[in-house]
Amino acid sequence: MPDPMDLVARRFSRFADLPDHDLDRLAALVGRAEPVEARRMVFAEGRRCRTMYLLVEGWVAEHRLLADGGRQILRLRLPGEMAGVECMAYGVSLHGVQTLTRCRLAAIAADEFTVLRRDHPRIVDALFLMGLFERAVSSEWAVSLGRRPAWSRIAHLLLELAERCTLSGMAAGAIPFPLTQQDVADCTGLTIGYVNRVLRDMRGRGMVDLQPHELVLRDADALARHAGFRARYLHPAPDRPAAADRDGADRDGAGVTAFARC
Amino acid sequence: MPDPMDLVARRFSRFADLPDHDLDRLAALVGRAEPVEARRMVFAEGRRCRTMYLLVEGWVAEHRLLADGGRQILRLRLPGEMAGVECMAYGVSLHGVQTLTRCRLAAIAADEFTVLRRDHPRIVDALFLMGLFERAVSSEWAVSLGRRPAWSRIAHLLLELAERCTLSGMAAGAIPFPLTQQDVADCTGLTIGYVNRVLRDMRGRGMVDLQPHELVLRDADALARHAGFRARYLHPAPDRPAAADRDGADRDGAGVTAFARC
DNA sequence: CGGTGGTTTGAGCCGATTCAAACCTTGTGG
DNA sequence: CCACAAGGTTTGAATCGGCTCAAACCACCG
Repeated sequence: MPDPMDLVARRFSRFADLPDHDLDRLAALVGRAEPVEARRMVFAEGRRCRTMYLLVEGWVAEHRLLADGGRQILRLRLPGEMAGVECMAYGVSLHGVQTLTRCRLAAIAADEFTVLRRDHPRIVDALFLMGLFERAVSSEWAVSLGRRPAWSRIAHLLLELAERCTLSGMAAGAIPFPLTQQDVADCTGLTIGYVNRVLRDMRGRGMVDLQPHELVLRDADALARHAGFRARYLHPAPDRPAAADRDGADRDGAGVTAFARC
Repeated sequence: MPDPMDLVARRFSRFADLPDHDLDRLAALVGRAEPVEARRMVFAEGRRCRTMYLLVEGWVAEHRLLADGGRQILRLRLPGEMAGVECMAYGVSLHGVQTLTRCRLAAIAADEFTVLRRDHPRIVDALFLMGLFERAVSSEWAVSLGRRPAWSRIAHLLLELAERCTLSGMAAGAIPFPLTQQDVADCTGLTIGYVNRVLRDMRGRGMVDLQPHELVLRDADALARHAGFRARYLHPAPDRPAAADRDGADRDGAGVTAFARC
């Protein structure tokens, strides 16, 4: 179980090279994080609010509740990610934020964010790129919700979470998995009954083994193949100063010239 | 038909107060935008790329293509919005970008963006908040895709587009509507046949009238009521210096204290 | 005029839902 | 250490919303 500060620093560093000055600031945030029990609302949707949260430890879900009792989970956040950022643009929470496990969260008020912007531009750069990463993940979820059959939706969710856990060093063979089947249903736009059937099928084929609080992918390749999963969207490659990954002949297509029909 | 630069300036100004210095920079971008025909790919997904685009005029769609021939439109962009920003974090386009109408697009290479970041921080602030706005819209789409019946999905799409057009001054009673029914299906995760049926039903109830290139909402209220549409997510309220919209007694809930069970 | 791209319609079907009940597990208090 | 509650999982049978596929229709355009 890695140190929380390591997780946070590692995650931010995937998006920008942070000088010690910025890392210290992050460490200060991590230091003041407060614990929250599992399965609590951090805030409900529609709440007036100018605060966002840095998730230091644990998992949280951002979701919307519908009039008919339905629920759609919009995204899952792992340590090192921000939750409730939308408040900065709306002054209201557009969705609820709930903990899935026991967590530690550092609150960042709007005023403090303003100061952060001025004193720690590299952190803000990282936040900007993290925003793009999130958008890519949300897009992938939208593709699942709109165009993939139940089996693929669930496979994609499991593979994505496994990969994200692995990237942040939280996985050791088995992956921690605090979602209930109801949560999986609310992520994938399915019903709990059908989720159960699909999971049984995956288990029957020896591809996954989903215990109450942990997930084992017994044959991730087969799972990915059957579901058409490509992990590219989980691997941002920000333009680092020392990157130099362009191979000369590779024209970029900047500027607007001849475009293909359709 | 408003001036393109007005549209762009108006849109950016909804997110940040830009000094003339920044507005001039935007005007320079607008000035060099190049025209693209309708129904062309600006770039395909999987393309190596470090360029993003400012949409100056027209509509574009960002979408994903699936192996089975399916297609999911991830978002629609109207004048003043950016397209293909993800490239900045991935060096690859994760989705395709296609024009729906004749457009004008200004290409912004990664290097130029770096300079922009340094010389025009307010523009970058606006971009950050615009990113949050987009995320809110994407979240709303996810709710539709995951949890709303066909009728509501389509109603939400129409109402959202009408509102966005109105906000940017592009609507005059009727709303320009360059989407085909196939496009609507690809936005909502439905099939063209079913979209047609739902549209017929809406027309039959006297709620909407969808002509080839224009949309009239004859009874937007009834439509919104039936679909449970709330436009809040389309109205960001950034924390302007002169805002002062907090009414004293309104505590913010910053800090982590007692949280509701469940 | 013929072509092309978009719209409309029908009949049959299937993936996923609904609802209810039984079944497990885990934690709690007696 | 047992018994009970509570929350999560599993299963079945009936149903339905939305899909498939194919064909006709229509409007615009060169």
